[in-house]
Amino acid sequence: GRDAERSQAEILQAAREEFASHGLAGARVDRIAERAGLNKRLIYYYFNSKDDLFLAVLESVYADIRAAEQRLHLLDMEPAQAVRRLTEFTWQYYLEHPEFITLLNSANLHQARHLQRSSRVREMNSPVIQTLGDVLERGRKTGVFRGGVDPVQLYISIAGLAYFYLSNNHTLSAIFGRDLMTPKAHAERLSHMCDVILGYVLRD
Amino acid sequence: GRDAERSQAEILQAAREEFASHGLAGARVDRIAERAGLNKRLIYYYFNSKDDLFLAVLESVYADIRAAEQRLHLLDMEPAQAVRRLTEFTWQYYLEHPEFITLLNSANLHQARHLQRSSRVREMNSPVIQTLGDVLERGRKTGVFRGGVDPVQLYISIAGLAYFYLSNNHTLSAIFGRDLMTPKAHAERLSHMCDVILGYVLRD
DNA sequence: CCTACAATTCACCTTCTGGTGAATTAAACA
DNA sequence: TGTTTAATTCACCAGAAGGTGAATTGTAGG
Repeated sequence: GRDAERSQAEILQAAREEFASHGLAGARVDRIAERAGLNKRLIYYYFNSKDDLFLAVLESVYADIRAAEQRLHLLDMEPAQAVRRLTEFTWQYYLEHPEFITLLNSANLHQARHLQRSSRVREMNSPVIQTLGDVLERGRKTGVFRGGVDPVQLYISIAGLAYFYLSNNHTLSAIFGRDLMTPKAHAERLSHMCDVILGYVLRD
Repeated sequence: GRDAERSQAEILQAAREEFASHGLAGARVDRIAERAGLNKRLIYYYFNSKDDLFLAVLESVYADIRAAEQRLHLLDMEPAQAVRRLTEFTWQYYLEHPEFITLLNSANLHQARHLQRSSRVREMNSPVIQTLGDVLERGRKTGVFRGGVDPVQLYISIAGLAYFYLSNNHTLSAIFGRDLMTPKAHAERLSHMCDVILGYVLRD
């Protein structure tokens, strides 16, 4: 039967896949319609333009990761455990959601002009930073963490260690002649990341 | 006057800029010709196709960074100094060559299929890894570095800490409501990176 | 100076692509 | 059951975009 909400959700999902695998410019509206099993005209009916659709995809992707971050309950853990958990989570989330990476790359190629137009995303203003700040402060007070750690820097570092490895795995694998996507390689990477990050925050 | 080599170099340079700012799919061959101040037909005369031109750009960009890495002479330095130098260099190189970042993103969006076709790039098989391995080994022997550090992991981490910050600076700035591209922010980032990386290799 | 060939220009084609006006169909409601 | 309105389909367009055949022009060497 007919269902406006379902159709919109299906378009959004198809667009997410298409934009993720081809980028904004490489994505084809016809292909999105085909993937969604819906008429192309509906895309314009519901989302107005290719650019607006891209923005809608970015918003939904951000909403997803922010929701997942909330479910971590870092405030209920011991500081060191919380930082480790965030590192593991970030790694695993990027691993399980490769579309997140390519979509973010596309957004940045276009200098995030889509996001700037979006009040929704700016409001999602990462509560994870606030949380991480609390964790760091708690750790410092109990003496297990060093002081003076900027939660934004740390967050970017955790993300960067995972992101670069996964985003550039194709070129890296080609250049180092070493498959970075085996389960063993993944385990080694995560272990290395935890060493680096925890080594940093724990030091006094 | 007429000059085949100059024309090719100019096409390559124009293509580098165009691909860097719009990605592979977003780049326009007509625009590359215009930027180069040459007739479009020459692009096909010298480079055969848009895809082949993209590959040529990637090869030249890789050649550039590898050459710059060679000029570091890490083997002539004390281990800790060498790791710090590599970190600073990586940061500064990415900062001064933003096109390197977007081009690499494009290459990876296309799963590096261009690079796989290129024996030239595979042969450039990063001697920096070999060098970094030597540095780590030397540091371990003199007791300043911890053991068991994988040079590939470390290289990826150094690159990742710089790359993610710069590649995603637009989205990050939008979301954190904080300008990451001021000179002060840059200095803080580099300082943080050195803390993280040296803290890791120097430990116990 | 002329010739041969490389460098460059010109005009053009085909296909693709984002986008749209208008017709049509299903469902909710009176 | 008829009517209204939202959901969906259909046919189509204008411009863009990668690519090419053939003509032309500059220049190096004989």
